[in-house]
Amino acid sequence: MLSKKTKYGLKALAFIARQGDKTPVQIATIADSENISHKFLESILLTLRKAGILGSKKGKGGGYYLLKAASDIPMTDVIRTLEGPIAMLPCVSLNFYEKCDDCPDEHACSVHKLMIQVRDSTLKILRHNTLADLA
Amino acid sequence: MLSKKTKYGLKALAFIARQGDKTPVQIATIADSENISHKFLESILLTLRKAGILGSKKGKGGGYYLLKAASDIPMTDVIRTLEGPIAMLPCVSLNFYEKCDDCPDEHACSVHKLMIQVRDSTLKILRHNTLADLA
DNA sequence: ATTTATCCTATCGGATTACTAGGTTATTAT
DNA sequence: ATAATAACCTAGTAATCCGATAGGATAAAT
Repeated sequence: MLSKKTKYGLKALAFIARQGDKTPVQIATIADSENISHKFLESILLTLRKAGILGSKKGKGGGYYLLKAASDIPMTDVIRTLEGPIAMLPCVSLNFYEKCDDCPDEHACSVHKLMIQVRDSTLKILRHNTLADLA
Repeated sequence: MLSKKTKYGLKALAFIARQGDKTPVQIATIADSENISHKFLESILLTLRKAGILGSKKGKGGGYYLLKAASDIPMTDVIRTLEGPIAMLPCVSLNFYEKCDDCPDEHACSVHKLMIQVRDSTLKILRHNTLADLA
């Protein structure tokens, strides 16, 4: 299950991408349109900015804007930034790998094999879909 | 991410399925072989029994056994029992559907559409794979 | 009657989640 | 300059969930 943080982040990015031009969109505008708590959204957009997905501008007329074309931002990037691993188990995660305490031999683990299948099919979709598809 | 409960449950079921015959397997045997806390595993197997996946027998020579052929137990059943929804968002879950507070129109939501794709590809794999494949 | 092994309820510390508070800094308009 | 605007940043917090444990009750075999 995705956290609300991730879900809100995706909706906010889609909102920004839908504006098309590079004029900054304010937190308040997105929060109002998408029914997201202003303060919570603030922290989410900050995370996306620090991850290099969004740029920002302070002061009047400020806000957030995309740093790249929407079609160059795959869903994998966004979800990994906000949610962390895409895989169902740490031991099959490409970007957040962790060994299982209980597994002596990973390759002998049948659950491992199944979760690799799930991971690959999910990755296929999330890599193929970009922010442009979302917007 | 799957909880340890689900992961342990899957490993335990695979262990039981691997025995082949219908002789009950004890918690202690599984816990030792798979490096799972005895008490924690106990509560997991209880859940699987109450869900109609496992049967049990008390007293000496007792333990847990499969109620159906391993090839008749799809991964979807097990994961839904232990983990709950398979979908990444409640609003795209088939068995645990919940409406989003923030979404006025579900069909207009772009995140929704993406998550349906992910759900379907995951379901395809988890429906096709049975406990027999895991074991 | 004793041993074995599941059944069941309750609890618990720690981590995570979804927010909220409140002040700081940078930019623009007057 | 000064005031207004809007992002920046750190901290905290209530509620929930997770992983695990405790300890007795029940049922079956010896």
